[in-house]
Amino acid sequence: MARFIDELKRTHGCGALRDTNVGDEVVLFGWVHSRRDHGELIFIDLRDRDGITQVVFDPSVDGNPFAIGDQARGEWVLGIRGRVRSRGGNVNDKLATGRIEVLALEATVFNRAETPVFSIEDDIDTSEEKRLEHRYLDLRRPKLQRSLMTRSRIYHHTRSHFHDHGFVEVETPIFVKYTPGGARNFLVPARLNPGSFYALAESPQLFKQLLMVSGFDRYIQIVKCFRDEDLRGDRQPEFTQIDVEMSFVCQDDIFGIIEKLVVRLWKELLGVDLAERYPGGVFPRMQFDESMRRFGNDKPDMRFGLEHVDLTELVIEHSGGGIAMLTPIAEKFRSGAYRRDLPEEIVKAIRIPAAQAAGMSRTEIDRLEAFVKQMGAKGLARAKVGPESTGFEWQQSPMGKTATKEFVAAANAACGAVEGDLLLFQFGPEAMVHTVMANLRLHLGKKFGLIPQVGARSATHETGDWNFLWVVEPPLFERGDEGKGWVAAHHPFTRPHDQSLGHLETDPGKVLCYRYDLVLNGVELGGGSIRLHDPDVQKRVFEVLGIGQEQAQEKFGFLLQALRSGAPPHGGIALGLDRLAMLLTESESLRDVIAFPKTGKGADLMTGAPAGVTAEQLAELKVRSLV
RNA sequence: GGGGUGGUAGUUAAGUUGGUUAUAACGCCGGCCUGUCACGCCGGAGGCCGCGGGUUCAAGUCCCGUCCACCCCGCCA
Repeated sequence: MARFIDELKRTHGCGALRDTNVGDEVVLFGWVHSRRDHGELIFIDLRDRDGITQVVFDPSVDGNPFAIGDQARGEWVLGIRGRVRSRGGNVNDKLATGRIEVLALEATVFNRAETPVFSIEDDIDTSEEKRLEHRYLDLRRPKLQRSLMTRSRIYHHTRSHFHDHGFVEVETPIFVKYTPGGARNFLVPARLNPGSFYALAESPQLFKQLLMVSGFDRYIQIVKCFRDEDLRGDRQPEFTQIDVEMSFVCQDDIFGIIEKLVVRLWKELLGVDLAERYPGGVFPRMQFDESMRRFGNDKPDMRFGLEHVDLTELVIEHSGGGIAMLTPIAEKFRSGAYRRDLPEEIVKAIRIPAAQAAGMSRTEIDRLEAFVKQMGAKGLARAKVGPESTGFEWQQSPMGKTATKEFVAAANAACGAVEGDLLLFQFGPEAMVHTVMANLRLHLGKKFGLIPQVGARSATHETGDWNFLWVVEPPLFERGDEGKGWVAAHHPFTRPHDQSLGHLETDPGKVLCYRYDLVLNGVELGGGSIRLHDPDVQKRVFEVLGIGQEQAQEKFGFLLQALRSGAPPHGGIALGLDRLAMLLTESESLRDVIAFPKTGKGADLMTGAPAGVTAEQLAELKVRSLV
């Protein structure tokens, strides 16, 4: 073995050799991907992160390497010295190296391998559980290797981009003081201070603002963040953000630097010129309000239609349109119990065009109803639009029996409905209707094949299916639990719009702010805000939130003091690097772009974390377990 | 916290109204094979049917509980 490695150095990766190398003597190191034994001739596909090369073992050339080829099994680690030769007519078009092969002249076994629990190939159909238990094997798969290498290039281009633009990279603490509000923190007992705890930072938010106060002007950090919340396919308890903050900037300045980063990443990693679709590399913007109205959420996937139609005004106008379930809602608006500019309950519809509606059975629509009930819907009202001769009446619909002709006509017009179309309705509390209808729209989009599937990359690039959008100007405040009081929709240091300042005391729900989210194909890539650096306005915001001077001091004292010590106007943004990597590699899950991810319960199936600790360890920390 | 789907050889799956020896493919082991590349041919081994309880003459199958994974709501930027 010493001869390999010490004397025989690797000359090529397993994906490197071509026609032009024929005749060269090479040294390859790699894993046995597959082995084909013809008795007096053995082929081994040798694999490393670079690719696959066919190695031939021929006893008539040399019996020693042949003996190794004969013993070798899947995933053994081999070293090969050999000569590149042409395959002649036996070309394999599936391999980049398929025109050549390496005739083994000398070979060594670095390591034998137990039979792997699953085969190391792309598109293997192995449960995620097994893959996570044997992650080191899973990570040998070419797709995951490519994804992690792409991720590495994201780090590189991101750092390079920001350094080119004069940003300073600063590390901020991971162990921080717990601050209430926002995401739940992980806690770490402080042994040197019994009874006290650190929190793991959910983001470097406060520190990056302090860095602006210190005069660093332009800050960048690629940073791990920690949130102890329930997980999803696109959420991990520890995740990575590209964290940015800038001084003396407005919203457009932030957008500009991020757009340039994104354009660069797409160019460098995918060879896609986003400027072709977005002239000047400027992404479109949409008001938060419009996004909610048309799509029901703040991260619209605009690659397909099926937009929402808000029928609330029509329902009010027609006093419920003769439909029993809608009449009480209309009445509440009429009586003034509900506000029309900030409605408590709304009525929305989605129109399914006749072409798709024709293929939907009663059972299928019932399944849709079950789907929306999972999300808090009481049911799923529906109506099939009849022929023109009937005045496009609503058929196969309980509502159709009592609805007034005028209301049906007006609703059809609003939806653009014609004969054969299917209308699906949802009404009730605004948040529920939005959630239900947003998810229903996505569900239908997938069902009807309107959303390009992952993996159809080459096709979608040409048709421009990288759909970027800035969602801007959301409200600063949301109603608190059970509609009582107001809470900050983002965080309380977001700057309100100047035009909104007048509403601050009188009508907080109407205050908009300089907050923004970058959305790509229905995925929230990141978000940020222009911060509030004016102590007077800050005080008024706290008052709306019911936070008194003392309380503010207690919670955010050091930041408030810093903001009074010469704070420049500033703002920033954080992009989810994992999600970015997921989209750039067209992976289906965040877990596929994180080397060692955790399950939905936050477990690492390979190491067994989290795990219990001894009573002694707890005692040293002065912590007692209740379990 | 709530809802859904799933758990059967190493892996992926099938398994009928509950019935005798639990199937298949791939992988693995042995043998044969000089142009394969999803190599081929012959033979073989391999199972706490997630775990615990119950019903029954009899449970992979029915019932209850529980654990794990994935998806969705709540939660979370």
